[in-house]
Amino acid sequence: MSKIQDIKVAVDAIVFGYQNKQLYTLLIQQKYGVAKDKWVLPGGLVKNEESLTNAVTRELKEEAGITVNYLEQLYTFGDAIDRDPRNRVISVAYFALVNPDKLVLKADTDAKDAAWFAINEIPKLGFDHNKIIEKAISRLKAKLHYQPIGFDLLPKYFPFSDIENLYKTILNQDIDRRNFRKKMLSFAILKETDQIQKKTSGRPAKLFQFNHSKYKELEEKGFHFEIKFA
Amino acid sequence: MSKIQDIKVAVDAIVFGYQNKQLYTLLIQQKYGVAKDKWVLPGGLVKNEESLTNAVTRELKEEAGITVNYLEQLYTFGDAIDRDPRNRVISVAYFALVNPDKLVLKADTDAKDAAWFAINEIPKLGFDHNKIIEKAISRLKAKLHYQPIGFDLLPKYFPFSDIENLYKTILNQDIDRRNFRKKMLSFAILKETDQIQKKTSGRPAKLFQFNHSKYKELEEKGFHFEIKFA
DNA sequence: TCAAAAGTGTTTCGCCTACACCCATGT
DNA sequence: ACATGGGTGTAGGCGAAACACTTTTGA
Repeated sequence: MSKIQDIKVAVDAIVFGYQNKQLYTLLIQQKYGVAKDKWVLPGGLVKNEESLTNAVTRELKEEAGITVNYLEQLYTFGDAIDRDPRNRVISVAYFALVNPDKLVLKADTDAKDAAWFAINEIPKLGFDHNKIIEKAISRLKAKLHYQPIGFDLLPKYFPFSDIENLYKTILNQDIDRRNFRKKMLSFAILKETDQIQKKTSGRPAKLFQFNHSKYKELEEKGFHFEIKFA
Repeated sequence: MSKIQDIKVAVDAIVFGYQNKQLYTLLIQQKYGVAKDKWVLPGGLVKNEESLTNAVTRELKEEAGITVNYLEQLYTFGDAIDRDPRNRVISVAYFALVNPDKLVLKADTDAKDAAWFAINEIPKLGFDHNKIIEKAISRLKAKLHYQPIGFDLLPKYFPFSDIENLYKTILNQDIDRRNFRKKMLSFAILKETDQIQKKTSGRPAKLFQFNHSKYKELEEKGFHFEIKFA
């Protein structure tokens, strides 16, 4: 005789941020429960009358006071029956990006329980969350090649070197500066502004802006963004 | 005061089969419930102590007596709260492939409630299942380009023209025969057998076999399957 | 001998790659 | 004047694209 279904549905979010040649992800310190004092991904149970997407955005708001720039479903974790030692819980994981002005390192914020961790300094997390982050990172790396998603990690106006460094950092490989710039600009999805960023040293840089509507337009015409390296 | 969570978790499977230059998908005729007499994807509620993957394979066995060749998670549908008019149900959809000997058209089988539908003759299904199939088809099309997944839709031994026609059919575009063959064989993931298939007309063809272990091996060395067309 | 599908090479073209020097600014 | 990062062009190689005739069999 099979018992009535008793499975909980949760959502979790992997939020990436980029700043100063570093990739970060947002973690929350558990205050109660089995994983007390452990760091975990932001997330929680879905409410009865709430869509999955709404559940994620709500949790991000509640737990970290943050609104994201890009959100997509990553994967649903539900094969390990004992992911959560209390109940059977399946978790629908989401993948999100924010730009740097939302990324405020812990020292600078009031939130005692939310913090940004550099991607190579992530501690051992509660549940199977380290595995989820692994998957999110591969997704991010893969997507950089075939979707202009890197711009969602940058501020509205940015010097060209920012996007170049972002690719270098996240993919962890060298890139030929000239070829990269040539290729990226050839897509015509960046708008050159007449603004200039003065740095503390070196030649000032023109600022660029990602042209969303142009990208949408090209996409409808069958254009596929794709960028590769030697 | 929020009520305790009451959301059901289901799995659904989109199973593709290929035969005679046609792509098929497996559907089930509902016998009870709100979608009575409507065709739907095979699937059902997950049991308490059962992994998601096991739930899918179990349902496929029970409802269609079939074992698949390839299975991967597709997407979790849970944004439309009223997908199912009775309860809040979220469905984890899986994407599966079978080879032609598992594909037995309805006329030839006893199963009165399971049938293969040609992909362009799919009726209006229950729930949001037409949308799920849409997503599965785009996934299939995309994957053909960067994963040697087409072979899971073919029998163990096949003439080269089979894989060529499969690509033509599913992607719905013309392919240069010579270039396609050259490219595909250059990967060295096909083993030429000494068998020959006699057709009713035309020159007999050598049979090939997909070399799984060779592919695995190459993959580990950093090889990426990729095939594109003009 | 005809119909039907299998099998096979070469040339052209465009894109990716490799590569190094000058420019504009602050100190 | 020097240090720092920004900005730029070209030649060569390689893989993708275009393209049509011959072969083997059954009828």
